[in-house]
Amino acid sequence: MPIHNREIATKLNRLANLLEIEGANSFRVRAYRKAASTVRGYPRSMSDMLDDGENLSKLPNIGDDLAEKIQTMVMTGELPLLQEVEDRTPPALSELMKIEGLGPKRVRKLYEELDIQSLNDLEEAIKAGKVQKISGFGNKSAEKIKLRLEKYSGNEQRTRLIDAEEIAAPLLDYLKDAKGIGNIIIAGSYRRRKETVGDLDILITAKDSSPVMNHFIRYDDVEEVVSKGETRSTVYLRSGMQVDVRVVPEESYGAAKIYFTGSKAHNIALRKLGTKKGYKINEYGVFEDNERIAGETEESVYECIDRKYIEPELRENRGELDAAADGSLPRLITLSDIRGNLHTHTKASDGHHSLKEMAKAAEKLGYEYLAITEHSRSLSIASGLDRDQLSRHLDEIDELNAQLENIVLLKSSEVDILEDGRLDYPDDILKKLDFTVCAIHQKFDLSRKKQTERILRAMDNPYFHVLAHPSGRLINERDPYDTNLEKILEAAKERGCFIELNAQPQRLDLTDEGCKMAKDMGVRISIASDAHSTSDLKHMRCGIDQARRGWLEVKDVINCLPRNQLLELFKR
DNA sequence: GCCGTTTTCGGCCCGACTGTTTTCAGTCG
Repeated sequence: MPIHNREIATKLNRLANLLEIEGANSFRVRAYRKAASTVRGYPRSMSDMLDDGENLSKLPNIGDDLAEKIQTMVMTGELPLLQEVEDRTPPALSELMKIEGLGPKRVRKLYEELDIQSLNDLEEAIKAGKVQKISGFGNKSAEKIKLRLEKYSGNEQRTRLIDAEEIAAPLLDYLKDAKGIGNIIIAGSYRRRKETVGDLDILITAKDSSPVMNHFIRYDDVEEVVSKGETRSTVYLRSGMQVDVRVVPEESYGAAKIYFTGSKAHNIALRKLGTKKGYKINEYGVFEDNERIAGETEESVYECIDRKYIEPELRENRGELDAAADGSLPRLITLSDIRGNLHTHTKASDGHHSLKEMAKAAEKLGYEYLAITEHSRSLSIASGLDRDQLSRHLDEIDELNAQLENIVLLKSSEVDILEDGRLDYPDDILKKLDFTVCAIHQKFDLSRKKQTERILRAMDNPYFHVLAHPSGRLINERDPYDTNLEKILEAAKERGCFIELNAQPQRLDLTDEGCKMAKDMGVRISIASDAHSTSDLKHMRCGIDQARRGWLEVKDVINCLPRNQLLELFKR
């Protein structure tokens, strides 16, 4: 069973935590964390790369030493240095660091002075009044830790972007009523449109910050005020969401937007470029010899380091700073570039609205075409259509098309890919369709090799066109099934197939990195809402967010094409 | 431990807030 990138990353992070508690060189600790982050976000699996004979030390933040450690993990599943460290430092201390307010120094102190090795030990010690007696801790610290312990569940998750939007919207409205407020924007990963967000970073400009901060902490939904200062305040909302509000003067708005939008990796790279030119870049502006030379707008900051403006979605230090230097930044796709939707359901299978209702709703969005993709016969749980039902369904589409003026319904099906890689309908049925959207809905637990081969075999069928939700993951609910994405993309390129970016906010599958990988390999994408109701059609915008993070442009997305050109693509 | 258009050695982001101090360490983002 090959080890996953996320397991490698988890081990490296745990090692970093324990070494930090032991007081190891902080830059070495940081190096392990940076490497963990590289591995976690990398679209190809370390295991596959080693199989292909590639040198891992080419990856950013991974040198000879870590390349070797990763190779050992891939081959044996173990990291010897981690085991060594765990022999002398209790492994659970790593978890104690997850409690807010506890960093390496304090965890070490708790261990050395009170022999606290676990969350349980810590709880007992606080109850017994021992913690507040250690120097450096006091009653307030003990109280805070106690509160955090009560709320800590161990499986804290980031919030899906669409859920974060629901939390953010009323708060933003409320904050706008604060006295003397200038600009207001939600920065952070929310502005970068990342699929999940950890907290909300709200940036505000105002001459006087006090009224803004006082207004903020009086928000109805605030459960706890963590800190409150002149430029920064932090609260927890009842939903558990952490919200940071930062107030800066008007002239620093651009620099602060960059700073608080991140990502961290983008900012560090950007500041390094500044340093090289003799500037200091921080949240207040760009400084040359303590004189502010830019910062009012984001453009002015990028200009100082000879870069064009970079869209927030691209700010992940994945090559955007180089692209902004040589003029090769992508012109990112927008919602209005979309001409149709290639994956939708109606009442005929597991959708909630009729053909006509879906067609009218899509027409209202200005689409030229809408593909109806009911489930195929094996998926009885979603009322999949048998061959006669599908046949009648196609007739209905023909009849409705004769009445529709501004939109055309495309005849399709979300065809199951069976365990052996066959498609769920015979060819004589498939050929009646304009194109197919093929997907895996069962047998998620096949080995990586078998799952990949299953998909490749399916692609051999000349009626295979689009691979829908290619990993099957549901954010925060279900892990992706195990496949070799690179091999799938290679096969898609060879055979003239396409990959779906499923725009359902809990799917968003492909990932952003996956989109970029597909683009770089020359495989085009269908961004489709997989709508099961008329209102689901608007989830297209979630797919656009993800696509922009994956550097996609109009030319990379097949449903930006007019209908006749699109249908040409499906002639394999 | 990583990295390099000043460097193969010597850097590695840095400002804000809190609590416990009595001038600052620890933590966080």
